[in-house]
Formats: sequence, C-alpha cells, structure tokens
Amino acid sequence: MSNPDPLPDSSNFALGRLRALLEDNPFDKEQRLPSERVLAAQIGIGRRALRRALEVLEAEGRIWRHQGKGTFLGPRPPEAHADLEELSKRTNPLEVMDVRLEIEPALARLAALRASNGDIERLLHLANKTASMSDADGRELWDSALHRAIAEVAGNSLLLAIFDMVDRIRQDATWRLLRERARSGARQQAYVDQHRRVIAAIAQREAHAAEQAMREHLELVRDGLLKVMTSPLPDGKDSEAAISANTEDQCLHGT
Amino acid sequence: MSNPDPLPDSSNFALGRLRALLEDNPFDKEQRLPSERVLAAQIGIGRRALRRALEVLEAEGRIWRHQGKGTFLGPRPPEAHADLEELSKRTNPLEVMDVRLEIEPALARLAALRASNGDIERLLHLANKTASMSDADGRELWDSALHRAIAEVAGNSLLLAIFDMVDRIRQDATWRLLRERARSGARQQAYVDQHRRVIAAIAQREAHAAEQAMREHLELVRDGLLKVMTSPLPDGKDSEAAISANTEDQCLHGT
DNA sequence: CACTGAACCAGTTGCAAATTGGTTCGGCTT
DNA sequence: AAGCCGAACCAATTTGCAACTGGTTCAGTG
Repeated sequence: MSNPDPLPDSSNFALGRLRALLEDNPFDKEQRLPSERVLAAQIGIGRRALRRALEVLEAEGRIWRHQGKGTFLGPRPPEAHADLEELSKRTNPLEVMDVRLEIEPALARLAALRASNGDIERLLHLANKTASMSDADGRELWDSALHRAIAEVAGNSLLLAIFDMVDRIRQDATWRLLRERARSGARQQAYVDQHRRVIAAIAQREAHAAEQAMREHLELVRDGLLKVMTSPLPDGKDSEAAISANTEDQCLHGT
Repeated sequence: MSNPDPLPDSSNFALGRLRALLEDNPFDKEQRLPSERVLAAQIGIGRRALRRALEVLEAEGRIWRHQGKGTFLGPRPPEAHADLEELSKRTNPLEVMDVRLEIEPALARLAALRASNGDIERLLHLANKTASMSDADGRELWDSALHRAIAEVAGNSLLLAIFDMVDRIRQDATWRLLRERARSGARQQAYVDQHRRVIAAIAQREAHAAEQAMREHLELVRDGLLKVMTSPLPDGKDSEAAISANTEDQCLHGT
C-alpha cells in the first residue's frame, strides 16, 4: 500500500487527470470535491467514465463518497451510530433491563453521596406523584421522571447522558404494550415501596443501601418483564409479535 | 406537597380556569395544550396574564414549556443531548473514568460468560499487539481495539453502543496530551499484565474474576490520570488549561 | 397598578426545491 | 461488439423558506 499509483492508468485517461487534481488540492478546506456532474464537465469526460475512475480512487482509500452528501478526500470517517431508531431495532427489552441493572444502582449510590436536602425533597415529591397516578400512562411518566431525577442528583453528566439514551430507547413505542402489562396489577404497590426505600437510603447518605435498594427494585421490574414475555398472552397478539421480532436479531455484533 | 393546590388562586382568575381545563383534559393524546395565543382567547384573558398562570403551573411541575415546541402536560422530558461535541465540553476525564469503571467490568463479566474460543484467540491477539507497540499512539490504538473487542464479546448491543459513545468522547482531541502522559512510562508493563489477567479470566469463564481484574486495571488507569492532572506540568500548558476549563463547569444539573 | 393588545425576537417544525451520488437506458463513435 | 456519452430517473441529503411556537418588550387603557 506504499505504492502511490498501484493501478496502471494507461487504459484510463480520467484517472490521470483525477490524480493530478487530488495532488493540487484546489478544493475547499472541508476536503470536498465538486459534484460528479461538474467534475466530469471540468475534465471533459462523461459522468460514467468519471465514476469508474472515482471507484478506483475509493477502493484505494484516497476518497470516500456518500449519496446525497458528496465526494470527499481522505479515509471514510466512522459511522456515528447515535441513531436512536436503528438502535431500538437492534436491541430488546432484556438487554435494556440488563443495562439499567448496571447503570442505575451506580447512579443511586452516587446520588446518596451528593444529594442536597432540596434534591431529596424533589425526589419525594416525584415518588408521591408516581404513587398517586391511577392510570398506567401517568405512572409511567412520573416513574420515568423519578428515575431521571436520581440520575441528575448523581452529578455525573456523562452517566446522565447514558441514562437518557437508555431511557429514550426504553420508551420506544414498540414495547409499549409490553411495559404496560409488566407494571400492571399487584406489583404496583411493591414498586412504590421500593422507590421510597431507595430515596430513604439516599436521604440518609447510605450509599451502599441505596445501590442495593435500586438493584432490588430493578430486579423486580425485570422479573415482571420476563414473566410477561414468557407467558402466553390472553388477548391481543401484537405485543407478542413485536417481542419476537426484536429478540430474533439480537446477535449481530459489528465486525 | 401532597396538596394538589398549594397556592391560593384567589388573586388570580386565570389560574382557576386553567386548573379546570387541566382536569377536563380536552387536549390531544400527546398531552399538548393549545398555543398561548389561542388559549388566552379561549379563556378570555390577555396573553400576559395567561403566561403568569402558566409559570405557576410549570413551577408546580404540572406542565412544561419549550420555545418553538409548545406547552405540554406532565413532567419535563429529558433533553435529547445526543450531541457528542456538546457532551465532550460538559464532561471531563474523571467522569469518563468513573463511567468506564461502571461499564467495563460488567462487560468483562458478560464476556466471560459468552466468549467462544475464537473470541478468546482474538482478544489474545489484540493484547499481544498492544504490548508490542513501541510508540504511545500505537499503544492507544490497539488498547482501544482490545477494550472494544471485549465489549463486543459481551454480546449486549446496547452496552456496546454505550461503550462506543464513551470511547468516542474519551478520544476527544481535547484530552490527547493528558492521555499520552497518563499512560507513559512504568505503568505500561502493568497494563499489559492486567490485560492478560482479564483475558485469562474470560478464557476460563470465571466471570467474577474477569470483572474484578478489569476493575483493577481501570483503577490503575484512573490513578495514573489523577496523578497527571494534579501534578504540575513540566512543559506545555495547553493541556492544563484544557483540563481546568473542563472541570470548572461540571456542576450544572437541569432544574 | 394590573392588564391588554400589538409588535418583535428566537427556537422549532414541516415541506418543497435543489443538489448529490447511484442506476438504467438508448444512441453514438470507434 | 465494445466503449463511451447524454439524458433521464431514483434515493439520500442539504438547503431555504413559511408557518408556527414560546419569550420579551412596549405603548396604551381601565
């Protein structure tokens, strides 16, 4: 790969012209080349011939192209897969719960170390709000706000960003029915008690207790989720289909 | 705070009307209220008076507003700061290390449970590559590849995405000098040994040992980072300025 | 003094137009 | 027949603009 000109250009006039242009570097700082139509006209060849030359240069790694964006100098930059929707399709509720079980106990521990009295008041307020909701949507909403408030109190902006990322995936519409079934019924009171226990530990600055209480809470949530996913559905098969569709393609790691 | 109506509405006609509207909930499912101009006309008051009432409701947490979007019922949803550059400015190397200490031991544990023989071969190969590098850049590159390979083997696509997110922030140009100093010198051999220990635990499927070995490794890395950040710099003050600039504004949580 | 109405600023959304690379096809030159 | 060109499409992306939104100021009014 140290050879700057690995392919013979004898049969290709356009390649020579292009290589000359690349060395002159008459383009803007952003390393962007003119569009194919303009470039073809400048060189004086057809677009198809130009594209064949560009294919060679791309294979050599000297340029990279993307539909709708343009053609650029240098190696292809890594894909920033901050894309939320794509990630939602590739993961599944069980993975999300595993991640929450890693992240949120740590957040509770940190929160216990840094919470001010005002923070604790706010957490209690949110816990009461969650408990007072009668419909599933309301519970979901305020529960999410409570967990995020704990993440805020923890005081690590990067962990907070990670929590938000997970939370946004968790609220994906695909798993809506699943979540409603998982947190319906008798577990609700247990959740309320566990919330209070977590906040009490934070209020008394007992870091380890807060971490453990949050872990127990999330384990119960996960158990509820598992029960819903494994048991047959009495009515409505949409959520079933959604789950299986998501769990199917869970084993595709990047190269 | 269990009081649903904490403030007296006697001096404010609009507040009463608004609270009544909120309970009727005649709005669309997205919990979105009409625009201020429309709402003011409906109630029959001016926009300024309406806004004062909305301020109260927002302070109570019943609604939230955002310029250009609208006014909504329920608690304020988390900001979607998927912006990588902005996040890089708001966090700092210590936060990143704290997060790595939460994430990567868990990844090592999961990797120990799921690694195939091929995976282990690949990890060993990367560890040898890392150890064989003579320059700091090369070590950095292969070390990063090794840690990511462990994250891949763990088999949780969401955790992998989080790892990538942290890794991209970690490689931010701002902290480049800092990282080079942190991993220079005598620690290098210790890092190599720790890598081998982590991989050995993964190879023998000892999940807890793998988690602990990774934790010890990252704690050593963090200690090196701390030593570099607290000690005065013998030459070059750019990194010093960058660090202090980043650690200054680390304490700004949303309301 | 509190309130109104109007105007303006700033952030957000939605959509159509323009531009880009990717592809196919017919016709032309060699 | 092979190679090339021009034109026309397709699909992804960017750009620009109009129409909202809340945030703010200001003169006028009771």
